Amino acid sequence: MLKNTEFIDKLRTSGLRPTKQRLKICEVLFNREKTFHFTINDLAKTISEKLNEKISLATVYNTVHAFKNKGYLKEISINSDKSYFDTNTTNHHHFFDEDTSQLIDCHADYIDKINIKKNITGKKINSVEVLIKVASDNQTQN
Amino acid sequence: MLKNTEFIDKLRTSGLRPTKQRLKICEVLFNREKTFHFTINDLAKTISEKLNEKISLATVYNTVHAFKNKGYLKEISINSDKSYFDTNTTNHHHFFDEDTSQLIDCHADYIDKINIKKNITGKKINSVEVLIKVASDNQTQN
DNA sequence: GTGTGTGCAAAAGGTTTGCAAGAAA
DNA sequence: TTTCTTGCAAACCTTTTGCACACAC
Repeated sequence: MLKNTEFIDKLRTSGLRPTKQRLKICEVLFNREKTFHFTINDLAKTISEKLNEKISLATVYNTVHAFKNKGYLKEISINSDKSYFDTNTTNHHHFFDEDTSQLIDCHADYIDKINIKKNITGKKINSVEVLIKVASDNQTQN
Repeated sequence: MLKNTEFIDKLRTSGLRPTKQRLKICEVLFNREKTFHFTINDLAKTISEKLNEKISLATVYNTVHAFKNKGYLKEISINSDKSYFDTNTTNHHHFFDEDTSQLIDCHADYIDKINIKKNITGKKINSVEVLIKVASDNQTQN
């Protein structure tokens, strides 16, 4: 359970003013044990439901992007009409459950290390993301 | 160089009527040597520029989705405001050049086979997609 | 002719932007 | 008081939808 003062420090250190809204968002995002995969809409809904408080959508977008730029959130590459974010910023991969549209972390022991043997000349690899799409066993693939 | 009659057969076989528009789109998509990575907008632009012809956006969307459902196109998982499609429907992966927003096929010999050691219980794996984000060597990562 | 496909315009859904008012430094 | 942040509404962009007309069979 992180304290408010820790969030304040964290924000200040990154050059972000610790406003009431940002602290609320920190609370929702980082005060949990398990990784949180979310869309902006999920987040806004959680804020209004769990904290019984409303933060303007524009502010939620601003904050999520600020957090992403500071490296506190990761955006997940998935083809979808919405953007998905992840509070787990370490190098890891994902399952995507096509039945429920849910993302699930892929633990290191679920997948062999990805080895890129050759890269594009003159470029450096910034990230390697693996997305494993799964669906119910007894269901035809679309 | 595929002939028009081949496209007509292909479409008929899949239960799609070979209309003028669909044949034009086939021509743009499949009459090329190299894989084509595109967004709907790219495709519509190519049609109007290369063929000097206009096909309604709705029709382009319809056709691309029909082709995808028939397995002639693959949708690529990439976080973007737009959807990317690929004329290469074989199992392969991608580099994404963050400098130019371009997708590049990752040939089999560039990457070791991905081995998923454990899967989610009760689900079957539909696909495994790897996206390698690269950027200029002499540039700070965002 | 019947059913399918096309094209237009409107609608929908997620995201961004401009700007005035408010809060932090 | 200066600068950053918020919130609202409007704008924007991609994608979908409804419907009348046209085309394939």
